[in-house]
Amino acid sequence: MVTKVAGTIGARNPAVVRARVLAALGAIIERDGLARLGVNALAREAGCDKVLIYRYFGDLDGVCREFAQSRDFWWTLDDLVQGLDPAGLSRTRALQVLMRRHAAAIRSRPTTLAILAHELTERSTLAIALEEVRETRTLELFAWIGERFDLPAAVDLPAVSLLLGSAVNYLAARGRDVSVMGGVALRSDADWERILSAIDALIAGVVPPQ
Amino acid sequence: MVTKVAGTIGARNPAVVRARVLAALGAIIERDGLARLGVNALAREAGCDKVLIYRYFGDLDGVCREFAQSRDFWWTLDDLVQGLDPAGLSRTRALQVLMRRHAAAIRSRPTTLAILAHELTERSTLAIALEEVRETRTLELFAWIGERFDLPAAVDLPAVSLLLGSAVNYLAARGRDVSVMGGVALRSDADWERILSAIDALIAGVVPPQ
DNA sequence: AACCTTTGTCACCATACGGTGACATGTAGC
DNA sequence: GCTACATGTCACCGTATGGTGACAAAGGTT
Repeated sequence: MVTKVAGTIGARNPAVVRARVLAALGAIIERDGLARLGVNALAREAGCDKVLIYRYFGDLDGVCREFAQSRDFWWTLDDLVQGLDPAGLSRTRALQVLMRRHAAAIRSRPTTLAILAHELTERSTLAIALEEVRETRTLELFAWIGERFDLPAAVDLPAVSLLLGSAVNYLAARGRDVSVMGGVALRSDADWERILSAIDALIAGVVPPQ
Repeated sequence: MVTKVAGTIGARNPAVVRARVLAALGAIIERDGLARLGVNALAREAGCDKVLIYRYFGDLDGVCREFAQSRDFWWTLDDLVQGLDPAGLSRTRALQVLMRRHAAAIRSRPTTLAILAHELTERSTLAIALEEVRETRTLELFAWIGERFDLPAAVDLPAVSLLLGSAVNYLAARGRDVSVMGGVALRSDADWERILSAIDALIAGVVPPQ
């Protein structure tokens, strides 16, 4: 009897520990990046013994898999097209709005930005999860656009989207720790307005209002 | 006398060892990426004792500094504008050609691609070196363009360049280990022609021939 | 009460890392 | 010849990592 020495954090409740581990994973990714993620660091952050991680999740990859399922790394189609009336918008304006919403959605997800940054270096579990959701959502969006607007055959929509989307992803990830690039600031929303305006112009140039 | 046991690689020639270390650094970066770079790995790759690295370069960072000076991570202005006749080209075509040359120059430099990928994660010595040369060369190029073409005031050239350049950098880095993205292939030069054509169209849309 | 399972803790292993001190070896100057 | 120095080799330290086995406490079941 007696003792009850150690300050058990989970108080014999595995669900609490699991939740803490998952939360800690997010915290580490956002603060230090995926490169500094490890079982030891994760256990430290979660305030639990690393043995529990192995017991509950198998290994670090198991934690990542579960983490990926518990979060939405990407916008949904509804996020992007919500309240958007195809009849009241020119196709040009519609594409511009979609691109702006994409940028806003990405920039507001620090975890996603960290994964985007890391996937250029290593093909981790989280990178693969992000890749999958991104591909499916992108296809959904393309389908949605294709059903509502007809685009000039001359414009290669996938290629243009890939280009502008890549630029947004790259600059959003880069803007986390660099404030200015090529004479263009990346930090504040006001800075981003300049970039988004340029995107507007590029879209307007390549797909004129019908 | 006698013995001459160990297979001394540098044969008492520090210059040889130094050169081998620098070459090994490039090899590791291109093959494994900056994340897997370390003193031990570097010594292994160079086939020398790691003590020599500390003696000759101070530390790993010293090797990187010297490596950065010994290589050109970026195009020079001359690389890009060589043989380009401002009088014979529309401003549209000129910008398109410059962008294509930029892409070709980046894609042909595996070390640069590895650093570009890594700088999203960590601000390493090599990333800083790359950043500096990139900024200065970009300014040079902007000046060159400004002296020879007049651009519509409506178009924000820095922002547009940043956007398209970022996309090219991102896709080039990404194309190293992923073959298709958003339905667009990234591997071969033929795949890239599709991307470059889209860039042509975007440029043509935003800055019409004078 | 006695038992069994779950939960949490601790000690330990092998490995790799960055970094340093001590020593053997060859070469140049005198 | 001898000394002095630059060069190369090896052994070692402290620390961190991923991973595992053994054990103490708490509950529930019978």
